[in-house]
Amino acid sequence: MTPQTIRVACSNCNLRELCMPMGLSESDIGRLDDLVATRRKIKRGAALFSNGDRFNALYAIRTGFFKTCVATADGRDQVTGFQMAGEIIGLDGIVADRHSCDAVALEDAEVCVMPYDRIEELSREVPALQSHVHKIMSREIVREHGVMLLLGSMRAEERLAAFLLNLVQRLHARGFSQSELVLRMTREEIGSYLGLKLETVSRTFSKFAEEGIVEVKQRHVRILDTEALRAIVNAPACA
Amino acid sequence: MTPQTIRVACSNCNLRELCMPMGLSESDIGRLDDLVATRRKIKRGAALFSNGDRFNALYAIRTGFFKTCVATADGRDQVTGFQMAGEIIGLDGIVADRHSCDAVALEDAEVCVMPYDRIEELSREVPALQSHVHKIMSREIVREHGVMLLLGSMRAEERLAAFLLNLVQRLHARGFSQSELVLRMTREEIGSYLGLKLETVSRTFSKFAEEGIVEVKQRHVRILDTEALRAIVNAPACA
DNA sequence: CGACGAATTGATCAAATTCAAGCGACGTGG
DNA sequence: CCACGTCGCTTGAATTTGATCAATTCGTCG
Repeated sequence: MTPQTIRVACSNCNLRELCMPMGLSESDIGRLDDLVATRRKIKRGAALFSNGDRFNALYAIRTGFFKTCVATADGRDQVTGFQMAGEIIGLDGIVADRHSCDAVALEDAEVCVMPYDRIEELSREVPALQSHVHKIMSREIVREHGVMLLLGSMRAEERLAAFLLNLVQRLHARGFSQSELVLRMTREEIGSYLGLKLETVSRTFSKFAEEGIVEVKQRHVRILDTEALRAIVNAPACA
Repeated sequence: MTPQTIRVACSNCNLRELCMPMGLSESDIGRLDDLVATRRKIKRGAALFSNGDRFNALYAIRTGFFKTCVATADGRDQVTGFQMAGEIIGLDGIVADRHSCDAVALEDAEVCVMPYDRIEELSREVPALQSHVHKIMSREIVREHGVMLLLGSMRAEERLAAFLLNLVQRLHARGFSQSELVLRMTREEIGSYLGLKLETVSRTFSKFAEEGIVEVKQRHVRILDTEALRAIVNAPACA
């Protein structure tokens, strides 16, 4: 099997359960294979798409790790999310036919390119796909509600605890450890996502480490006390 | 024409251009009329839906003003948005078949109830509707990106300025003044949305008033210097 | 091995929160 | 129609949190 003959097919992709609808008939699954036009590799630090780019496809992440961010006129920017294998990015582009944020690979990555017109066409014919697309968008809306809650009403420790729990939970769903993780992003990027400065992120990591909740060695994090993190997130303000 | 005979029809609704797709054929418009099953009145302070409620419809606001909010386990809550006539609420419910936030009327309101299964069905047959639904969801995602930027990287004055500009712009699109508005929400609700305490909101209003940027009398706000507000939003941190 | 980017840590500072008091508008019931 | 009570808003003073400025240290990669 030479590279040329590799069939780009959802039907035998091990990530299918993450990005595709479940419980399809055999024939529908076959049709879904046509959704993915090509794959695309993105080098670490490169953008999959940028603010202002014409929108024409959604992307399913096969491997690698992304951040998405928006920027103000005056140069400040805000990380709006971190995305990993099996997640879909590009939804921001639908409304105005142009992307309104940047998607940057935090490590070498590969995505499945799903041309949007094909998604619309196919989801008219396959109700399960239609429903799935709606759910993906709704999920993103709900996720962002959670981030708003975090940014609007949590203190630094709560934000970082919530961030770690969320990351490790998503990694666990992909077969990784529940207690150990390697951060793909810098302190500054974490800070941007959490509405904190990088120094605050670093200090809060150190504080957690002192308290024996985590072990931190640069980007390697081992969670020693998940319950403590949960307690921090749900704490009624006072510790 | 007795009340019973009032036809609930999008085709002769003056808000149509806000909540329905444009450029439809006559026959498609006729089909869209079937989308709205009923209308529903909500008293000020009452919930259109609440966290945990079964999801079965999206709602187009006909009259009135809503807030949506999410809550933490420990009682804090976060306003995730304010919605006015012509806007669609309920998208959060699609992903899990249950609503994950509360929608509360800030004044007596009326909504068009659009059963979700009918939306899915009809949007399979009317591409313009399908596209419109996708755009509405994408727009909400992009709006929330903006809120994340606001919450994550703006100071109090910038947040309030951005909030006022956004409100007045949306009101203007509905035929209201560009410079005068009546707030439908309390300082506390504004604060929750902006990630600030009500005292900070009040102080910031006072500051703007002192500087001659706005005139504030309780919930009546008159914007005297729109450019100053814009400058505050785009200010590179230092004033 | 050296250099650069990333992370940690300390000291100081500013912004927003908290606590507290008082005012004003509005609605209800006498 | 007015008195009263409630809720929302404003303003002040003290406190807290996280930001800023600055100096090292750590790691990785030419």
